[in-house]
This record gives sequence, C-alpha cells and structure tokens, in this order.
Amino acid sequence: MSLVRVALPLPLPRLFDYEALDACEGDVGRCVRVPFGNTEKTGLIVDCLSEPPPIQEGEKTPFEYKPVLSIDRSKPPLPADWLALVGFAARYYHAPLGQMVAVALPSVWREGEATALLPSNPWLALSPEGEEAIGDLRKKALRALLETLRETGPQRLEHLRASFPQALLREAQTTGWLKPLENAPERSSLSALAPEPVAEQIAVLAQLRAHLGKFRSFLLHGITGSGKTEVYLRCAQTVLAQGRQVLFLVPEIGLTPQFEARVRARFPDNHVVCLHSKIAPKRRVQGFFEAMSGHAELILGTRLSIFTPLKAPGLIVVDEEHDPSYRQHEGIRYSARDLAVWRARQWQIPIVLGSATPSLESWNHAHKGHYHLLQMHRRAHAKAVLPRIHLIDLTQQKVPEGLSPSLLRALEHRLLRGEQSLLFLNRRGYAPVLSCPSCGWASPCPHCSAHQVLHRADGRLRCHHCGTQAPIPRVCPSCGNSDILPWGQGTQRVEETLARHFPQARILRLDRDSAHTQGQWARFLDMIAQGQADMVVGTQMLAKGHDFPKVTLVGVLDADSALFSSDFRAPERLFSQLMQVGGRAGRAEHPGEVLIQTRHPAHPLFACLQKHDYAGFAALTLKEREMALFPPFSFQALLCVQAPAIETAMAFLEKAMACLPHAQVTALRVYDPVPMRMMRLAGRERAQLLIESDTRAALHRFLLEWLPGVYAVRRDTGVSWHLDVDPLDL
DNA sequence: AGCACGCCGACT
DNA sequence: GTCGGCGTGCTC
Repeated sequence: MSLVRVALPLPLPRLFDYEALDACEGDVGRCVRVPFGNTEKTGLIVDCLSEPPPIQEGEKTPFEYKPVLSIDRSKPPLPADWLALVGFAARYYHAPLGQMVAVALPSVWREGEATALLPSNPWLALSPEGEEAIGDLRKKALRALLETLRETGPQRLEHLRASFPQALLREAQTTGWLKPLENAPERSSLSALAPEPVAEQIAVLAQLRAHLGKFRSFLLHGITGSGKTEVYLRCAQTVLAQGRQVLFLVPEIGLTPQFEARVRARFPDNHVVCLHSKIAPKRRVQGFFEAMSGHAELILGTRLSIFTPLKAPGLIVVDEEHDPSYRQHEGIRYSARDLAVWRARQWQIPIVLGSATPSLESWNHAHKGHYHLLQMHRRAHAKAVLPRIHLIDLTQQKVPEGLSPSLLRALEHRLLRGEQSLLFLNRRGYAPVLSCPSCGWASPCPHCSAHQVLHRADGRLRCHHCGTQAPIPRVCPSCGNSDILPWGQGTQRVEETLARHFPQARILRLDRDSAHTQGQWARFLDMIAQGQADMVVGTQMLAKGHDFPKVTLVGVLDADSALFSSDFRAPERLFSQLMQVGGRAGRAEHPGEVLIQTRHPAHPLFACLQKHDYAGFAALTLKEREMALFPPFSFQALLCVQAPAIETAMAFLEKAMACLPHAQVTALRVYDPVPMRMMRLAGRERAQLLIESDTRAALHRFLLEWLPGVYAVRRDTGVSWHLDVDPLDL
C-alpha cells in the first residue's frame, strides 16, 4: 500500500493521508488533487508512506483512505530545503502547515497546468525592420522603445520590462521590430560606473567576503548616506562571480523600482527577478521558478520573497531590517527578517541585516555576540555632513495651526534663499476629527473605535481603518449645533496654512491621497528633484527611500504622540523615523537642519537624536525593556479573537484559558484576556490574551501543549481566532 | 474554513 | 403544511 501525506490549505492543525498507488518518494513536494469531504482540493505532498500509520489513540474505526485524483508531475517537485523552511515556519508560528504552504507558494503554481515556466531566450535586439519603422512611427512610446534599443544595442528582456510596458514589448516583437538574439553579446562596456568604496566600506566588505560560504549573521549598522547599498552590491558581485545567487529583501513595494533599477544597472549581464504582491501572478511563478532552477541570479523582493526556493544560494541581504513591514500582520503571521536568518543558517551562507536604526532585537543579538556587528559611521560623500537637529518647545510658543513661529521663520528663510523645505506630519487628511464643541460629538466611525478623518478636498469624512465614508455633516448629527469644527492638523490643512502664509511658494503635498499611483509618486519626486517645489508636506511616505538633495530644512510637526504611547515600541519607531527624515536633508554641499516641534523637549530620545547617537538611544531603551521584562528580554505570543460582539470574543478567550495546560511551565506568564486597544475594527470586535515567557523554548513548549485545547474550544458563531508569535504591536 | 445534517419559527 | 435560521460535527 502506498500513501501520500498531504498538506491542505485549511485552518486545521493536521495533515491528510490519501492512497496513491503510483506515488513514490520523488513526489514529495508535488501538488496533488484530492477529494475532500464532498469537494476537491489541491494540496502539497509532504511525505510518502509505504504502510498506514498505527491507529491513533481515541480513534474509533479504522477509516478508508480515499485515492488521490491526480499528481501534478508537469513541474519539478519543490526541493527539500524549501519544504524544511515552510515546515519550520509552520512550527515556529504554530500555523497549520497547509496554510503556511498557501502563503509560501504562488497560487499559480498550485493551480498551474504545465505552463512554459522555463525562460525563453531573454535577449532582444533591434531588427532592420525595426530600424526602418522608427522613421514613420506615430506612437511615441513604441518609438522610444526602438530608439532605446538602437542606442544601447541588444538588451535582456527583463531590462526592457523594467522600463517599458509588457504590451508594448509584445507589440514590438509580433511586428518583428525586435528580434530574439541567440547568444548574449559582450556587454562589459555597458556596465554602470560605480563609486569607489571608501575606507569604512572596504573594511566591512573584507569582513563579509571572508565569511562567504559559511553561516554568519551580520548586522550592518550604517548611518544614512554611509553607502550600505554599495556594500551590498559589491558583496553580491563577489557572490555572483562564484556562480551563486543573491536574495535581497526590501521592506516595501514602493522601494523596489529604484532598487531594482540600481541592481539591473549594476549587473546588466545577470538575470534579475523581482517579486512582490503587485507583480502579476503569472510573472511571479515565473520568477519563483527561475530562482528555483538557478536561471535567476539576483532575486529581490518584499517579505513574501523569503519563500523563494534558490538553486545555489550564496548571500541574503535584508535592507532596513528594522522595518515593521517585514512582518506579515494579516492571515498567517510571520517575520521575513527572522525567517531569513533561519534560511541563512539552513543554507550555511552569510546574511547581512542592514539599517541606520536597527531593531532592538537585532541590536541586542549583536551585543550578545549572536550577530557580528559591522559599523559605518561616516557618510560616503566627504562633503556631506549630518544635519543639525533643533527642538522647538511648544510649551513656550503659541501654535494656532500646528506651525510654530520659529518653524515659520525658518521656512521663510529657505524660501528667500531659494532652498527647499520638507514638513513631516504623520496624519493625512484635513483634520483628524470633526468635532462639536457643545455636545462633544467627534466624528466617530460607525464600524471602528476610531474617529473619521475630515477630508475637505472631496467633501467626505473617512475612516482610515475600515475605509467607511460619509458626507461632511453641516450641523452636529448628535445635537444639531451648526458650529462644528475641524480639530487638529492633517497634511491637507497644513498645506492650506502654508499657502496662506507663503502665497508665493510652490507647495506640494505627498501622502497616500495625493500620490496614490506609482506614476504620480514618481512624478512628484521628479518635481522635487527638479526644484519645482519650495515646500513639501508629507507623511512617512517621505521618510523612506528617496533622497532630496536640495532640501535644507526638515520640519517635524508633531513628534509627541509616539512618546507616551501605550505601545512600548512606539519610541523605537519614532526614533527610526526621525533619523530617516533627518537623513533626507543635508546631502551634497548644502548643510541640513532639522526642527522638531515637541511639548517634551527634555525627553531623552531627543538628546540621543541630536547627537545622532543611535547606540545611546538603543542602550537606554534596552535598559528600560530589561527592567520591564519586555522583548527582547521576554518572548511573547498573542491569542487574538474577533467576533461580532466583544462579549463573544471575551467568552472564547475565557474558555481558552480554562484549558491551559496543568503542568504550568515555569517562567511563563498568562495575562487576563482584554479587549484590544482598537476594540472595534470594521464592525468586528476584538480581544486578546498575552502569553509571555522568559525563554523562547518555554513559550513554544507551552503553546504546543495548549493549542490543541484551543482548537477544540467550542466557538460561537462568527468567532475567528489566530495566534501571533513575536507580535509587533500589542 | 466550508459544508453537511438537524431541529424549531413565520410564510407562499 | 414547507423554507430557512444557525448549532454541531466532520473532513484521510
């Protein structure tokens, strides 16, 4: 008898066995179609058994195995190291294996017929017909494509894809204007010129290169502008030269295009694959397959690309490793950064975690000697200096519209000198609340425990959590008072205020509302670079990724909300954001200045910030965490429940608590169930239960014992739950 | 999670 | 008399 053990995409913590007479060990890692209940499902074969496993205790009758419907042998099976990774992730995050597989495997792979996954010849050249066509082409885009080819000579398909739409390329190929080239031409002359590394970079590179081919976690702490990317690229170059692949992780989709462009420019002869959730499903599997077969040499992408199988891995780079976007916080939760470290160990290769403001978890690892700390304290451009940081004490100044007189004066100076200013405010919309002074009504969202935000431009109240919209009421919906007022500042209102103060200034607003498409965002960045804006108001979108060489003033309008937040990680995020926005200014020859408005200028966070002293801030904050036994000095898991009503959610948690393992593990704390900080979200009410342990091992032993009980808890209608291991926000 | 089976209220 | 609510139980 031959059985296959199948992981199915179900929220059940078990596997299902099926009869498959023709199956063998070689089918492990293949997709399989199976009957399930009275439907069919596609799962992944994770094991092959020659005889039925012994009857489990408590099992009544030996059941009959159903036969598999079909095994998909059109694709190679997923390799053992990939299955090991997904298996580890499922165990570590206590998620059903089938669901982890569903997260890790592109959906088209599962559904896919034997599509032509092997890459065709990627080289394209301009044909004589194309050369002729350029003359009488009326379409601007097609002409631009052909002229690019004429100027640069043959190019790899994926290079062209990065700059031209797919449809355009297809059109040019079908008309015969672009023809495939059999052999890759010599293109060494086209390699982009690269800046010479400075002393610090050379030293860091020497360390990295000395450890290629071995497992080692490096924490590369380099200040903004110290040239971390250059280090990654040079290290990658060495790895590629050894015939090995490089996996690059970046935090956000928004950052991939520029990074991708830089990587492609640097390695024009290598096959680069870009993976994130906005890539068309078909191309994602293609990239997945090319990485697995070894055709793709550089794989870059967001958190989901940590699940890419690699044929010959040589290096993993996690850029901006502190960034919270590495954590998946919906559905099955995982941290791509943490899994990356596991993969590096699995593959016995080095991993570089880079950041100007490392996560305290990583910093702590470095200081305990688990990670090897590499530092770069100087900006790579000799002329560039760090910005000076000043605090504006809001308790000493009147700020009627969120802009203090000192900040206004500073803005005026830049305007007169023809320099750019950047204002940073983490609140989009016009005003965060519309409120009634007489009865206290404050634009509540009907579905969330949050206020609806006033968006004056489109005349709506909008909830930023669930998306609910409503027209702006003319009188208070609660008491009929006609004097309802916007309360507080959002980016739109600041933009308006600035326009009133500086009617001659060209003001640009950059937030999710104004730059909703990638194209719009790029256009805005371009306008700033061209000097077509004097003042830019924006949210944290501004802090990430791009440099603004002409900006000499950065104003932070409200730094305080994070200082006394109930989230113990809020100061860490604030520090990182302030360092990042500060880093946007004062590039090249212009010295930059940062002005931070605060009601708490004596807060120690600012003292560290003014000295550009990440290490000092980290030491201070780690000390606090140690005293309070917060992570990384304890290990947490969160059981989260959603239900139509909070009572139902709490009831589930009470029942879950009733089945806690009797043999209570020592050094472990189980806190009482509480409603979540944001109790209501999108019409669902949420509660949570926190488990905290002194050691990771104890936490996992405990969860292993407890979870079967939790799965067995009788759930009222509408209740759903999930476990969050190493949660980022409580 | 789906999807069945199963036992009590307002309807053509 | 039925259609349909969702409580409960199962999926190799």
